[in-house]
Amino acid sequence: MAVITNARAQSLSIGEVSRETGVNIETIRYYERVKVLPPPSRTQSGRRVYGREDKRVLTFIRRGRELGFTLDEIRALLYLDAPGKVSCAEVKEIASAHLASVRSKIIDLVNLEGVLANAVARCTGDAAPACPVLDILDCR
Amino acid sequence: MAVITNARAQSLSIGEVSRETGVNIETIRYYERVKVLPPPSRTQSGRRVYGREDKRVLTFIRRGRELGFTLDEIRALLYLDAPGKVSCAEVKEIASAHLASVRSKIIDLVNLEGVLANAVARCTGDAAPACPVLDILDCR
DNA sequence: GTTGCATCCTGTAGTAACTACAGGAGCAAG
DNA sequence: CTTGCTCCTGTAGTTACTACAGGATGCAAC
Repeated sequence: MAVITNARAQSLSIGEVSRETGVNIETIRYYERVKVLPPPSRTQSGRRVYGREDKRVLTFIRRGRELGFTLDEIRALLYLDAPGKVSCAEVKEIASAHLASVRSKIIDLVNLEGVLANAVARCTGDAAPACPVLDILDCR
Repeated sequence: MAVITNARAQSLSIGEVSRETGVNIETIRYYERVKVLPPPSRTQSGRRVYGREDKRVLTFIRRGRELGFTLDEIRALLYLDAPGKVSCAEVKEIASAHLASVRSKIIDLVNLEGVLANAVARCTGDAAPACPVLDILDCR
């Protein structure tokens, strides 16, 4: 019965899904182990078989990681999305918190960049008695 | 002979040097284990005793970490500084490489911030059928 | 039908830079 | 002499992977 549907629901080996999603094979197995990716079905000999939905989830995870979400956050996002469509407000909360932490990281890095750029600019590259780069690190 | 000098070279317990440098006790022992901080002298009962120079090095490490240098980079900086004052050019090289990586991290984060801020702004917080936050993560 | 290679499996250990115990000993004050 | 603080070593946990080791399977060519 479900034969035609099954035929359309492409089945991929771990190597194939890895190539198609850009997620490393070892990483896919790791995601399964830490329960961010549900365990796929298996062939009789025990090889993993992935379908369309697995690929979608894996791509979701990859995008999330690229955007700097932790696996915990991604898990939360996935499970919010899954059972009964919990609430968009919760999604917004996770994303807002993440946005705030990104912004504070940017501020830190920009400060840091100023300090470093200044020291490097003042550095002659000669063996001067006082190196400006070492100076900013040194206790004062 | 060196009695007067020793008297001036204050000796601190690990707890004291921790308080004065702001580096956690466990972290100090860790730095010793991974050879970024030289092993200090000990009391007869085996407790670590730190001097003025140790404190200076520890502060250097802390500043370096705050500025995002890795322990490997800091070790290099310390050893460049130490044996025969190698060359300021090498210091400049390490710092410049680090500056470049800081700049590229800033660019990544600013991009990310734009994407996230946009999604969060478009999110109503209601249980909408299509959540803009989940959409940017989802495969398209 | 077997040889050979690619791919897959599990399980463990390594990475960076710590942090957090467990279990024991030293030390100073009351 | 007991209480409580600090210290000691050594090991294991954290995050998000990556890298094996050692073995099984699948498939194609000869």
